Amino acid sequence: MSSRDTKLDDAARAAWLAYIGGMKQDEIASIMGLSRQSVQRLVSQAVAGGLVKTRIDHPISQCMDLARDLKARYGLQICEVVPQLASDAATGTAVSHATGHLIERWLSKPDPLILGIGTGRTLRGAVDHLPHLDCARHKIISLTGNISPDGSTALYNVLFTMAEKVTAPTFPMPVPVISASAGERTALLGQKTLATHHDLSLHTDIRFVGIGAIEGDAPLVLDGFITREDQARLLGKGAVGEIIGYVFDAGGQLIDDDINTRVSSAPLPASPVYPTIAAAHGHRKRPAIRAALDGKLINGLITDEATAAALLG
Amino acid sequence: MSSRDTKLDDAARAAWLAYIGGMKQDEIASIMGLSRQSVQRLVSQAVAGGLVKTRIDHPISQCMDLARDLKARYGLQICEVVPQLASDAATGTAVSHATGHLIERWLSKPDPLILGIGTGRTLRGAVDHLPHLDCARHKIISLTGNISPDGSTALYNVLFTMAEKVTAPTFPMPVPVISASAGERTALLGQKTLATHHDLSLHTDIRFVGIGAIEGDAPLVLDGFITREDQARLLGKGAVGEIIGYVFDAGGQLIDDDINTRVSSAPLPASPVYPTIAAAHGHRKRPAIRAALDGKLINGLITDEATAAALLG
DNA sequence: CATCAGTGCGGGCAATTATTCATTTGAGGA
DNA sequence: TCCTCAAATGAATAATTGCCCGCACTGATG
Repeated sequence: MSSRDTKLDDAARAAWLAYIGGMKQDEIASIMGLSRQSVQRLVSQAVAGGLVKTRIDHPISQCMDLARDLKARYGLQICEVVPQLASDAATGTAVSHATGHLIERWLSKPDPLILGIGTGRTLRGAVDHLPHLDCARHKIISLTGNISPDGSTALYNVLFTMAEKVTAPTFPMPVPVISASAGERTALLGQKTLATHHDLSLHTDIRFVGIGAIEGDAPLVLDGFITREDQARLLGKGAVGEIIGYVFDAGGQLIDDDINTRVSSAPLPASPVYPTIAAAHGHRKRPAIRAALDGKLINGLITDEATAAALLG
Repeated sequence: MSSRDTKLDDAARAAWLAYIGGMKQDEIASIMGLSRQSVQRLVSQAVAGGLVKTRIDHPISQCMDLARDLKARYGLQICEVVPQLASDAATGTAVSHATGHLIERWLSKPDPLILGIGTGRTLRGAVDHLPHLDCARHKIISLTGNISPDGSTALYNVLFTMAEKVTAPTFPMPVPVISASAGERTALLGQKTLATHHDLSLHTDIRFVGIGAIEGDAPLVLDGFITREDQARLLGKGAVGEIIGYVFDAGGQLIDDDINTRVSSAPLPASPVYPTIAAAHGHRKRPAIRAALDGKLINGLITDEATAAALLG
């Protein structure tokens, strides 16, 4: 029986008394005939030696494991994983809920912020969960245009919904989500009334965006921003996803296509310094999310358990 | 999603961050957007709700579980269970080791003690593990006679071995372990020189004893204290074990037999107030140990894992 | 509309645990 | 035998956690 063994035995014994027995180090010391300090050392050695295994017996636990791993794998600043619920819809609600919470937390900060907000059903749901807040110190800007091709207000532009909840100066982009041509886009964005918006968009402190798939019933198609022909062409060029209208391939690189020159959204830099948080879930969006992560278009993610697991797998 | 659910979720989340993430409550508070106190409450709720499971990944852990259960089951003051080792002999050594440690701990106490010591191979091994100690303040008395039937010193009387290690007044019983008759026993114990011993034996602060089986190669037979005929008779009366020579049945009651009136040992009361600690292990001794526990002849036990498990099973 | 029990919150303090540091101890080597 | 060095020890101190208490808010009730 080597001395190291007896040492480990004692460490395990002390740890048992401390964690399982729920005793104070003083008590353990008197039982084991040691000083309190020695007991402290033993317990800490047991912990350091990996003898003490703790786990949290709750579904959340696995989510947090996934979040931690995603953070490490993709160098994320922020990551939240919500538990898988019965239905896909319920899970989506949970993602929205979590996103709402996170937005609320940022809006609750005392220092003035410029918050950029994208589009999408998930974000819209998130904003629905917001309470009414007085945030006059912050500025909230839309990262996308808010005009549909038919001239109506874009359905899933979230800024207006947000303005109903949050008392803060808001800055929409009164231009088409996707202009008819690159030239028109340039002209529209040159409007004087958009100068402030442009300045603010370059200095966002935090951005919340959605991620859209390109294949199938892509939001861009459903909402009439691009045609099925556009979609087919983009898919042919390897497009897998889009964020605030910018279409990217599986590597997270923007596709070289007409669409990306006509999008009126704020610039979408890779590896932004400020948090750019995507809220997205669902089987169909996985390639898009993975691409956005790989291309470092986002550095924060709120998603569901299954998606998180898939992204790590 | 009920409020209790979100509460538990948050509790689990906080507990995860605290235990798995290894974060301080302050950090968790800032991450979750709560006060430190709230985090403390959440963590404590998670613990109270049984969400936090801790285990010690070391063989000792199971031993301590068994010791705890034995204590509860038999109302023991002291219980120690040592891990099962490769061989039975090694396990015996471990039991002796543990017993030695415990004796040492008692001898290290500053207040004067009267320590009673029994016999047996296990105890002998325990004393072998003792370091040299200066214990002039204590008194150590033998609980059994030290004379073999052939007039020699009884082999496994532990007192003399102990005296070599420990500087303390020792009080042997210079009488046969088992006298020829009840009358002889009375006469011998009436010797004036034994008066001090007798007084001390009534006021022991702590006793260490062995437990012997009666069937098979019982120590009493091996050492020549009783004959095979005695053994057969005792077995016929339901004897299962002995402590310092007193023979008892499966219920821990002393057998009504000649032998128990001829034993010169100190009295062996049931339910003693002072700790009476038995060191015993091995498959063959189990019925004896169980009986001693049931009859409350002992209130402390040092044994091995397998024996402990069997006693609980 | 006032009242009131119930609940949760955060401040402040007490208890507990972790860390640092000077000193001692003990093993091994000259 | 003495010396050296590393490990271990316990006192002092810092950091962290746990707990009590008053206060504010909420929702039910008269």
